[in-house]
Amino acid sequence: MRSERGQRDTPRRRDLIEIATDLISEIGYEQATVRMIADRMGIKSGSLYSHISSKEDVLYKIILDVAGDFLERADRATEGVHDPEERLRALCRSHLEMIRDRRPAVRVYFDEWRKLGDANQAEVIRLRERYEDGFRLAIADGIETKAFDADPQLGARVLLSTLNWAPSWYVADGKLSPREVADQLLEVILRGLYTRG
Amino acid sequence: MRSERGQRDTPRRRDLIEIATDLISEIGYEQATVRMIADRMGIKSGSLYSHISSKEDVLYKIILDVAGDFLERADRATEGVHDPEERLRALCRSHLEMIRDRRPAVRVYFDEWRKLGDANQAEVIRLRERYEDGFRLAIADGIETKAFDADPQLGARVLLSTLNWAPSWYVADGKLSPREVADQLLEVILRGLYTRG
DNA sequence: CCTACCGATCGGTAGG
DNA sequence: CCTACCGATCGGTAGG
Repeated sequence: MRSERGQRDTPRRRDLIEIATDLISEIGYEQATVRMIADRMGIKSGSLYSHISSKEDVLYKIILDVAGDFLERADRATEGVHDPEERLRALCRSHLEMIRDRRPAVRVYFDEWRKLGDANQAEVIRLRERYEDGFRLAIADGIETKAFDADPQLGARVLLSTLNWAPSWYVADGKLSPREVADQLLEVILRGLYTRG
Repeated sequence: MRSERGQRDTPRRRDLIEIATDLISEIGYEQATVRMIADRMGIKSGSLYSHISSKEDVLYKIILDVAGDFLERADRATEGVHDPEERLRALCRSHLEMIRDRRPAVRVYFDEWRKLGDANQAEVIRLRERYEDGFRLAIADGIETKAFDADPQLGARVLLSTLNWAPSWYVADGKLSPREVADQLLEVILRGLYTRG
């Protein structure tokens, strides 16, 4: 039993999280050992534990933070936007902006959330459900007030699948902005949701 | 250096692969130890190595087999089908049938292919590219001969993302057959690809 | 933040 | 297919 500072948010702890995020996104959670993280920080592995309480705590912190950021940005992007189609557009843009801005953390989130313990995993799932509900609600809304015609579950499934898979195909290389990609994507998907003719 | 039978296809080796597939799909590749696999076979861990040459060989065998099955089934399903829309329909059905018939192996394929060594990984990527090209070609074909209007890359991206994400949402619970789900999915996506009106 | 270490467990091998 | 091990490495701790 040592100092309990492992839980507080210090600059050095933030360094650690950032370094761990990059490393885990590169080689995976199990392959990323505490010794490698310590090496990149220029300290010994035992010294890590004055900043963290366990390896899983690092993973949890990374994932919780990025899942929360997805939600916050989505809330901010849709604030005051009431048209369902415009809400979807804002949500898609925000999602792609997250991938552009925080790619390594987003990869860790999508690739490694299953490795969390049951309790932590449940909390992460809760956050993801809340996030995805924003999309589902906008689509359901569009079916009521606009000319959307598809099964709302099906439409949400197509859109969310494409976005969840986006880290595999969206490279923010400067050629296409999140805005442009989101608009192109929605052009196809929304057209599919509208009643024909 | 012992017997080289580890590479041949014996009934006992098939047992091993099947048991490993289930275990890895349940808890992940690193968490699935050779001792657990041996336990489920009712033998000691050292004895595994008369059937296999390494743990990665097991993973490679699983993934190569399922990736090949995706391709074979796709070829069979589209044999003699020339209409692009019908080809897409056949490909989607075939894909969902794979998930229904071989869910654990499919999960291992999608979740764990990154853990293969570079050479094995390259071979798997080659197979996946060939598989996805079938979809891309059908969509490009549809743009030439039918009324598809979208960017072919974008259309393929939406369709393939939805299918690649399908292990997360498609539960073959008997309520909806692969055929029905594929048709519903394509109704939305194809409508999105057609020129409006 | 370091030294020095722990118990556990890993994939894999030798020799039968 | 088993016994009996191996060297390596893991996450984590005690005590300073």
